[in-house]
Amino acid sequence: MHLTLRQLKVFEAVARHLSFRRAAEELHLSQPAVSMQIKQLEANVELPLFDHVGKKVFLTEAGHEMFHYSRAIADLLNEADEVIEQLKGGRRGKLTLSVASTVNYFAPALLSTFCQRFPDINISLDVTNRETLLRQLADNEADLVIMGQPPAGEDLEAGAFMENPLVIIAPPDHPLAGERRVPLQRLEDETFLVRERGSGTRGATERFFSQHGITLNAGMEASSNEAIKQSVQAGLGLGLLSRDTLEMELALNRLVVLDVEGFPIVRHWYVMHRRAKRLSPVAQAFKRFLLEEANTLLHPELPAGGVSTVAEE
Amino acid sequence: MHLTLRQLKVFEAVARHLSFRRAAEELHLSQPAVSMQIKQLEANVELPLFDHVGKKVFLTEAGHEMFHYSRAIADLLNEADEVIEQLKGGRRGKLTLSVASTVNYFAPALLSTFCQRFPDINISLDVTNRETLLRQLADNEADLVIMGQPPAGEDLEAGAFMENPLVIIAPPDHPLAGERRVPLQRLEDETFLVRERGSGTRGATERFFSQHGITLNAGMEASSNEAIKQSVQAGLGLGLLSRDTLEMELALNRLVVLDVEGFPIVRHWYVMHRRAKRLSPVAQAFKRFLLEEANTLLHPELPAGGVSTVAEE
DNA sequence: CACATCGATAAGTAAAAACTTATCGATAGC
DNA sequence: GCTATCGATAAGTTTTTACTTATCGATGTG
Repeated sequence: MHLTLRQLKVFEAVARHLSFRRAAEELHLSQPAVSMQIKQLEANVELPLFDHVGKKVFLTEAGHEMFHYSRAIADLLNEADEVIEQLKGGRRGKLTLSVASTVNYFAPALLSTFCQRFPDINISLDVTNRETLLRQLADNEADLVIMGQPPAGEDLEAGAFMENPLVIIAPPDHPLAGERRVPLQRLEDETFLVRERGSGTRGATERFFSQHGITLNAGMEASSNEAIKQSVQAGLGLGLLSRDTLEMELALNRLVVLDVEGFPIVRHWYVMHRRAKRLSPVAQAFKRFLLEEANTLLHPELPAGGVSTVAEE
Repeated sequence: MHLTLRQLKVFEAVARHLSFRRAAEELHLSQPAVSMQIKQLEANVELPLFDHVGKKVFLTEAGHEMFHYSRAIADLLNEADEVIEQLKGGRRGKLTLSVASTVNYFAPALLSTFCQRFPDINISLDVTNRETLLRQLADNEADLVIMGQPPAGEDLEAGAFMENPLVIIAPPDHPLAGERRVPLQRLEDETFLVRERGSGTRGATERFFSQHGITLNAGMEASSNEAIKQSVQAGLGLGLLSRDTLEMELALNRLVVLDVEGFPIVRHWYVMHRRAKRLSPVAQAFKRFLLEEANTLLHPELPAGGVSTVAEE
């Protein structure tokens, strides 16, 4: 049969009023228009839905059944509409987020604020390495990812939303710990504990030193920020890390940041997605949130506003 | 928004296959037709429902929600269809039946058979007097009524479905009890216990006697068949009742039927409804059942088939 | 790189849907 | 009995729907 929602809607009005004319009024239609819809519906159902006694209108049993179902369907449609409306407004929905491991040091604070603002949003956070992040973007497994330097040659859109200062750390009793404006050359005498090759931090470090003609004396490679911090604390050498990973250690004075010329190296954190992807309202809201507010939220000492550069690939 | 069931149906197919082309195949449509329906649906929802990664298709979150609702609506429609189909087949439904009080002597046997045949049918049986029966028909409170002689001058359709023989009853020890072919005149010597004025039985009785020039000697009026039977048993006079009310008394030999010339007076039981009323399939089935089978069911000794006359007003 | 396949898009068409106004027949109330 | 009102019906119109075929651009595969 060829039911239409229009037929059901008109029928519902007639059944509610038990009057064709009043249904027509309610729907801003002429009375024959109502008669027609009902006629078509009855033709589809192949049963009369109304019984006419004098000028009174009754629902037949089939009419009662149809009334029940047209109500139920109308309810479902309303419910769907509400849900869609919420999704549209970004007040509800699911956000699938993947972040580089370093990001996990500050991501929870951001997510916490965002979740408070949109309580009905469900966030799935995946912390993984750069390679996996890119695959997840390609396979549509993540709506957004957050990482450092965006890769070139991909169809990605990347927005820098927060500074990512690389600093040199040392144990508090290190000879350079108290010095101001340490010349860059002094670092050639030190041993450095660095992240593994392929890490964003490692790449930036090497680029910086070679630009300034300094030879890096790499003592040990570690694949996690935690390992580096532990080793620096243990006196195995200096470290070069994103300051965002160091909050607690600095507060507890277990590590100190050296005041070296040219430091901190200011890089940025980027929120990224496939350019072709149609971001959900939630994802859009979160992206906007990062670009507009993340910096001031996490670095309240800085002047308000976003960072100065937005890179797009 | 202006959703259509067609959009939902096409969407459901695409969402199920995660492929426009295969959905088009399933629906026997061209692929652009599918693209269009989806496009319209997305325009209504104002959110993308599918995400395209390479040549793979994913549901967005809004798409997942819509999928859920389109499924739910399809389920409801199927359910409605089933119910309607059952109503149509008369396998299910409600039958509102009102019968004259005399009918109640045999109605239960008929209903029992009918209910066995259509187990999902819900029957509401009202036993009441003639006047109320006619009002119920007029007010659409009853689908069908069963009574004796149908009234004239009303827009009613009446079908005779079973003989309704009026017989004269007496206590077993009455002088006429054993006699064969008692002449009608003999009845003038007897006292009769009759139903109240306005009763169908009473009317038929009076018409019969006046036609044959016999004066009825009415001894007592009673408003129920039971009262008449009791009084006849008690020896207060003869009775004139529908034989259908006497089954048990005859079987127990508490009453006997006199073999009087011209008796039994053969009247009929009628099933009736407003001519304008569109009978539900159940009501149609029951009406057919009465017309075709009631007589043979209740009077198995008679030759099969309906009664000879069908009166219509 | 060539090729097959996917979905989007354009253009055109036949069908139907959705209304309208005008009118009719029936009914209930005065 | 007259009249107002109900719903059905007829006729006609405008809009929209629901397709089609043809073509394009993008994508993964041999």
